[in-house]
Amino acid sequence: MPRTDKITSSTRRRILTEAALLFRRHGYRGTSTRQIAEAVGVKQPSLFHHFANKQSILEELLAISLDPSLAEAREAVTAEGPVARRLYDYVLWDLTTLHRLPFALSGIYAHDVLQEPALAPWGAKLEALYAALRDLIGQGVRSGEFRPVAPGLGQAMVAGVTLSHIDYAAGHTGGDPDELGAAGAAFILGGLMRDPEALDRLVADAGPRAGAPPAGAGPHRRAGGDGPGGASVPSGRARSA
Amino acid sequence: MPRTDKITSSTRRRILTEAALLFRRHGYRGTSTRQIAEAVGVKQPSLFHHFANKQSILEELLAISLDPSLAEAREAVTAEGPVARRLYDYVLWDLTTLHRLPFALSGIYAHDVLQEPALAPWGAKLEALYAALRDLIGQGVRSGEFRPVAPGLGQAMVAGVTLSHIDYAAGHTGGDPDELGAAGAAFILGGLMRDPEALDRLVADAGPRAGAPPAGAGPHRRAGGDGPGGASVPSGRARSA
DNA sequence: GTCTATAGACTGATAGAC
DNA sequence: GTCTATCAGTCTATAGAC
Repeated sequence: MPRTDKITSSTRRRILTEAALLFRRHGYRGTSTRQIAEAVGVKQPSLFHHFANKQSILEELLAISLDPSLAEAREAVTAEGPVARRLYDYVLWDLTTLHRLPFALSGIYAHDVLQEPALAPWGAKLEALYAALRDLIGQGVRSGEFRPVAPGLGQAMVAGVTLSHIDYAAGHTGGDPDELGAAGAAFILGGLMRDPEALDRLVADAGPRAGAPPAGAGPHRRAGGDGPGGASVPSGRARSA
Repeated sequence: MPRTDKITSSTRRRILTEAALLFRRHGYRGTSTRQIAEAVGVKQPSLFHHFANKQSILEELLAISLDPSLAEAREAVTAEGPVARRLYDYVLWDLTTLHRLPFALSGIYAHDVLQEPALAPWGAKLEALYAALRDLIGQGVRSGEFRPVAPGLGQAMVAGVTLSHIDYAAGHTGGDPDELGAAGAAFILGGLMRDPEALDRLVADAGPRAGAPPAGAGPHRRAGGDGPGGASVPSGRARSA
């Protein structure tokens, strides 16, 4: 079954793009269907030929971004290896992927929107993603890799950083997804991990950065030598397991 | 001129409390004045005896939380000492203070709400707070205390963690403000700092603020990156654009 | 200080011509 | 697939009695 119908209509695609931008700027509830229609260049009732209702626009944007993240997070919970490694890989993958999406998503993850009863299934999916993060953080605290922190608080902070990234991306086009993702992953793991040198090793193994031959498990931090600008990571990696 | 009128009426206070809770749950725009009135136990038009309009309720909540934070952040920018110390102290103070406030504030810092033209002055204040954070982060990157990161991205992540805290607090009453604040400050500085041992020292010295360091505490390098030179760490790897 | 009643504007969505 | 016209519901805020 071809699942390409979603993108057949160019108008449909434009609705998604413009709606995402408006949701970011004015919020989901603060954006009227008339505003969306005007941005697309049609009259308001024409929207309802492409989407059943306003909520369907939001739901399609949610499906694009949330479903893959949830699957990846769940995989990280049960995968093998140190939890710091698994969480780092997940966050790096998640942020890099989000930074590559062609939609401004920061308006659709507002806490209040996903709590609307009509969006309960999506709220449940986000809650499942958060539960996976709490699980990972709890693992790390128990194993001693992470500093002690309430898993719920750690999860909230990780989610906060993720949301800050999708908002930052929408306001700063042209950034390198790999670089942004690496910065976010380093921030989060640095915030959680007890041993910072172990973080350096995580980063070093994540992908060869230009001009910085890894000094192995060196005694001191590898004075990171990413050259000006260009440091790009081949996007092949990222998936654990 | 007594300025105590703000709290004289118990009803006025209850409006603030209930409105904050509803703003968190349904968002500012998703909360109707009828809902607020019902939560308070009066009819909708009675609200307008205590507040000129719905927006005034939001503005009073903003004033309570945003004004002090902005003042403190600006002070941190120009204060003396290592920037890691100043940022740590600011974040610790900010989070602890926010956790002590008797209002659920996470609904009023949604990006879209503060972008409303009618709230432009408050949007400008928040932007000024963010500018101070960018300044601090830039200082830390240049001095070598922080890992290289685009100041705008670092600021976004710090703000994201802060927002996650006020949301966490609203959902988990009874937590110790000092403990939560310390966890958040450690997370943020751990995410930013290059040398984790220096973070341990920050946390250990957290109590006395600016000027009364315990005498025998730090035999290690104490005056590291302070001063205009920023001579502490090799200053290579400037970040591109 | 709270109430009833209501104004005035905007909302999402539908009907039906082309 | 887009349009015009329009409905029915909801919103904030005001007027004025008590």
